[in-house]
Amino acid sequence: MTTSAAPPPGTTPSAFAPATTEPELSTQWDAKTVEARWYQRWLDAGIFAPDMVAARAGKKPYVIMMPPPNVTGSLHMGHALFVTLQDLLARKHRMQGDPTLWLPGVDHAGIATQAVVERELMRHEKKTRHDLGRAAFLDKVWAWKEKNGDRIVEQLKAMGASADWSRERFTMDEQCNVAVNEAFVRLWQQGLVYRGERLVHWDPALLTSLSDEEVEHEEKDGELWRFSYLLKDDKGETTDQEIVVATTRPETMLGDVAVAVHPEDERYLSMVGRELVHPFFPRRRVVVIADAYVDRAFGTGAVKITPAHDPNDFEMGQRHSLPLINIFTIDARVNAALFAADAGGGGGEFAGLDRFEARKRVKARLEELGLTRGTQPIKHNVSVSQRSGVVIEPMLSRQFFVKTKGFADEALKITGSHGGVAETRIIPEYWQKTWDHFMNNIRDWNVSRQLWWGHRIPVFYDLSKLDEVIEADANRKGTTTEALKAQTEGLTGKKLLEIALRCVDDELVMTKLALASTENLEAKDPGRYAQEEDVLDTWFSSGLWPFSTLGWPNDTEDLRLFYPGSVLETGSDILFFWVARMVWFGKHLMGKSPFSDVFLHAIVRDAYGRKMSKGEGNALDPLDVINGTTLSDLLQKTKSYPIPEKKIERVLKGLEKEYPEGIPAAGADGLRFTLAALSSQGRDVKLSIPRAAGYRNFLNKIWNATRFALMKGGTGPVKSIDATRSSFQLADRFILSKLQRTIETVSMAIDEYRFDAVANTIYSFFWNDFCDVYIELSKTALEGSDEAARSAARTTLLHVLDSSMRLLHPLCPFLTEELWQQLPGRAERWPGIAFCAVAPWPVVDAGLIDVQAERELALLTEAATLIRNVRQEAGLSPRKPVDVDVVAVDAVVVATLLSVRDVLSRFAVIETLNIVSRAGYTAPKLSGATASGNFEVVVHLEGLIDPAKEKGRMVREIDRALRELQGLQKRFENPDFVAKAPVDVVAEGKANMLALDEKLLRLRAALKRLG
RNA sequence: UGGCUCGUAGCUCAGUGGUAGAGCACUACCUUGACACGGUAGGGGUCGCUGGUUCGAUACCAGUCGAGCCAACCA
Repeated sequence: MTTSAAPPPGTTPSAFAPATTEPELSTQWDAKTVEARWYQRWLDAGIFAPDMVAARAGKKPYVIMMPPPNVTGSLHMGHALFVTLQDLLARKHRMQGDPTLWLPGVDHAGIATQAVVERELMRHEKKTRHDLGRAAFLDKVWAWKEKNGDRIVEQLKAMGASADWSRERFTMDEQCNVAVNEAFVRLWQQGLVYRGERLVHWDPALLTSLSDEEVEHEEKDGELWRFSYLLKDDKGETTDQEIVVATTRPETMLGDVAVAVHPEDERYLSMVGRELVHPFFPRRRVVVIADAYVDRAFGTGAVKITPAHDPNDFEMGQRHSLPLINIFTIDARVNAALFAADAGGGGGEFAGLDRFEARKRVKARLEELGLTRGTQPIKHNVSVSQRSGVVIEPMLSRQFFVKTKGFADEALKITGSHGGVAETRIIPEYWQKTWDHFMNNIRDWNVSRQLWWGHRIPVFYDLSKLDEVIEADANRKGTTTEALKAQTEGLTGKKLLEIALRCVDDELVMTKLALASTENLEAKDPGRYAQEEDVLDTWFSSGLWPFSTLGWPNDTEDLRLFYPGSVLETGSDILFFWVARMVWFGKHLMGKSPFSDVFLHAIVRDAYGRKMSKGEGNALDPLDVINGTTLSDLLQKTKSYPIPEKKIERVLKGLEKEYPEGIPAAGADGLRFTLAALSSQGRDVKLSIPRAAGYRNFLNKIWNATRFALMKGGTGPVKSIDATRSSFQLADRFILSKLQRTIETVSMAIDEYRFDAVANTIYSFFWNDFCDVYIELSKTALEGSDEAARSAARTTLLHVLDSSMRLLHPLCPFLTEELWQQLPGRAERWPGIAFCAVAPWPVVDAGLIDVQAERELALLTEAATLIRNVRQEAGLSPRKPVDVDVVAVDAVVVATLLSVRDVLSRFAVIETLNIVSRAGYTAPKLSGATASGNFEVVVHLEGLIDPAKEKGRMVREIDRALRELQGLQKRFENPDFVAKAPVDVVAEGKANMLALDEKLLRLRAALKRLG
């Protein structure tokens, strides 16, 4: 492409110097200006869309579905990590020429979004959603979504995400709605959906049920509190006999209908079957039952049973046909109706009390009645809503469930857990076990949510059948039901439906009253049909993501080309929420698992390994790492987080200590590089800011290395590698060889999801091999008079930079694009290719691998290091040239070093360099010396050093070599070692020993010379 | 209670059946014409502990201690 295009708004023209004129790179890389420059250009060029021509021609596409972030959320470290990794994969494959689709989108996040909007509504208008009504409230949510929905997308773009935004989807857009309805109706027709009255996890703050996965368990200190029930005699009179129960939730005794004991527990055997006196509800029947579930050793061995508010009690209630007494309203207050229905007793005083308040009052009242029997502290798990943080109340309610057994069995097969070839691989592998465990213990999925924001369940109740169903239900039960009563009182339509849905048998409702339909029957015939009020769990629509986004249920080209996908990359924390659902639905509705690989990245934690959480005050905002921030801004921001009072002081102190200088700007590229470097498999990502600063420095190093090439690399046309091959010097051969190894390692590391290896390999190649060694050596050639050597260095510099930029591009797209564009000869080298982002992925040129060059260069750097060592230990200025004798152990080493004599002289700042063989060599009187197995280095130091100091250094070095030698000797003393160890290991040991011998010999001689 | 992961340099982490590496931090010297967000050299670890397998274990096995995560019906 030409570089004469006008710079995009917001950038300075000087930053847009055409590559053909004098480069104008500043001495420091500035992420902000570089990163502002490229994204829009990539978008305008349309390079993020898959190559449809290739795809249609049958080239295997590479497809990643982006995990859709919450529409009203903002960028957090988890997003930063997934963008980094997925973008890396997508960009690499795009460069490889695969038709690459990275499909982005956002999720409506039912509960989270509704909760936010409800909170706003309360804060600004002091209204609840019920004050507004469903339609008006939903308008508010949509408005909120429109206002805040783009923020996260903008942030993803700022991170460099090369997703195909032309295919962006929202889980509640029309296409996804169609898919959701279609999927639900199909499941319904296949008998995989049922309606049931179950004990569900109820969130009393958000007023909805939750799935098993949305509940977390926290260990808390509680008390095991005891009280007694008095037994009745056979005439129903109260006796003074009692049975003591232990409970952590005394308030639930308001719903007690039994006390259970173990059937073989002799203490209670005589009491089984007898009735008990409920202190507040004298007319309620409470019996002693025997059930093997009871643990005789725990508590008193007698358990109070509240079937409507405890999952175990519920099951026991089913086994013993106990009644269910719901004692709470939906916001977990004691239901006043309880007392009306069970008239004649006390207890009205509890009506309307919050459950925790009720606990106190129940305890106090039982105390007054003389029924308390002591207490003991206990550690127990409390179920907490992941959404609101409120303690879950197990509540009886009617919900739609999806049968999961069949899905789970398929899911086990797909990952190869039932033997056979896995259709989908889970990486890292150890997650497989967790997957199996989950699938083997799965319970049916509660898909109803008592929310308004979401996909309204496409179930319609036929009002014309209502009367018939209510009567049939009453007949079946042989009693007058609530619904029948309402009916005779003249209630009709939706009002009557509401009551009927509470009491009519689910089976009747499912077969006679309800039907699932993709068509909105209520809209079509509102007189006859009423749609179910509840919405579907968010994960229902997310589960369809891999194909709803491609147009399913329609038979679209996208669907044919891009399903199933290649890899699903996401956080391990949503393996079950999301990945499992997608696998279930993908297999069931599409016949194929939606992806061949599942890569689970670790959770980003703070530098101490704690989960990043705003409530803990340790959540780092990715934008602060990208743009940098001052300490005071950081403190200010943290103060706005919901941190408990007592913690805030400590948290702020910690930040002051941690980031006294604030956070330096690492840029999106810097953050990406850091996250990749830290994300090794099987470990959490502990984000360390000093490390991010270190990688930021690395990117600056790249910037300056390129600057060097542009400034000192010479001018004129750039020759190809092939045209230059014959004039390559040792250094050229060395770096080109190392480059091939780097290309190979990096390519492999990406394919194996070893992102830390990707970053570290490039890092050490570029900094250690290219900058520290090659660039330094190239200076001799570039400044020298040998035209061929100069031209070779130019070719090599630019070739290595060009390859390095392409190699690093998937990880640091902005920086590499910027620099790649500046490289001379780019247009000739890559005709028709406008961006690094679409330049070919580097491939290994085996012809450039040069073991000899690597070995020879190692000799050179070894010599240089030894010389510098002596010089520095002697306290000489690094710039002061010295006279050096290198006494080589054999002729090969002599020849090698002679061939790089000039380079070595410059590298080690040498005035006169003598490279000789040992024969006939006599060392000068006063010299500093050191040695390796290959040569001795003698630095002439007459009048320059303190012999005593030099002697000390030598003694230390001899010591070290001696210790190493002794270790080796010990191994060889063991006859088994020589006999059993592999030959190459033995040979290597022998060679090392010889080298150490040689080294020691030289060092001792040198020491002797010093006197 | 069960399962999983992790204990390696001051910190954050790689690593391999053959006697340990990186980055940051530290010490000394260097404002050298790519880069002080830099250069050169250096110091620093009995690889959590105890056994076992092996010629050889930081690595494999068992146990143990510690940290964390996940899943759980002991009220």
